[in-house]
Amino acid sequence: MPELPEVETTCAGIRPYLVGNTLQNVIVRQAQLRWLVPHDLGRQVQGLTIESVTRRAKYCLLNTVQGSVILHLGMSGNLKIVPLGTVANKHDHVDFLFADKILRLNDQRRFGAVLWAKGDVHQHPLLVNLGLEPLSDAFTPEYLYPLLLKRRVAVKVFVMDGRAVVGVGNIYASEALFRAGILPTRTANSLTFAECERLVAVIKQVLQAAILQGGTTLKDFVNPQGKAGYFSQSLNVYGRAGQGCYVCQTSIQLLTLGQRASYFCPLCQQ
DNA sequence: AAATTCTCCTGAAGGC
DNA sequence: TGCCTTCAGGAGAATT
Repeated sequence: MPELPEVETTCAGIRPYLVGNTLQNVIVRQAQLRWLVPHDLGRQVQGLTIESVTRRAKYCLLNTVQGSVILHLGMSGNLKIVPLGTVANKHDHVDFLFADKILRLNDQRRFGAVLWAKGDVHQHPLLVNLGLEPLSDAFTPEYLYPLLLKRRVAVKVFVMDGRAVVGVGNIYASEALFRAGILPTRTANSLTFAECERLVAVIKQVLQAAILQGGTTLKDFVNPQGKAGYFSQSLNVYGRAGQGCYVCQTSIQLLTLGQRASYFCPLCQQ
């Protein structure tokens, strides 16, 4: 499923095909995604030129002088560039038509979103209250620690809650806490500053590593099969319940926190 | 306000 | 072989 690294890779993959190109129309085959795709989206964007393609949290933004198309991939979405006239397959819900190509959204489970934000997209309700980008210089232990102290939820739930830091999904939350040696069940306000420092460092580390691996799929981005298992070999705990920890051989444990599967090593994480 | 639970959807996996 | 049930997952909405 698309986590921040995959969204980053997706944005980078489509950017060179879109910047400087003008939207001709939008075809919506299935409007019922996470939210209804605006019925007048085609009319809104027609004639607008893509000035930049950026990412905020797990949103991919197609920016024009009038406003931005907000794209979210949910957990099964993907974007690709295909030639005009390419036959749509199952779950190909939305096409953005350009003069010589199509940007096509496929989303099996329809948890994704396609929205239009007039004006400054960062003022949109979905974006305006988001926390910091984990890979930004502003995301530091000094920033995070006071926020941790104010919350009593499990630290894993806190990390996945976009109010403090965005883009850390279920897989990377488990992986980051393993690398930081912190039990996912610890309350946010129980962390020491030193633990907060480790947490910030490993979040950056694990996301950066995954983006580098995502770069591999970038090459054949327009090729649908280029997406299999690109980070699975670097997972230490996620999906490994009952198997031995790579560090100490202790059996990896699984429990549910905030309705999410959480994996951890009971010996390496304290 | 903060924490918890519910919700959307599809396909894979497990049970019988 | 096949049908039925269960479950995962991003993140806003609803509820406690």
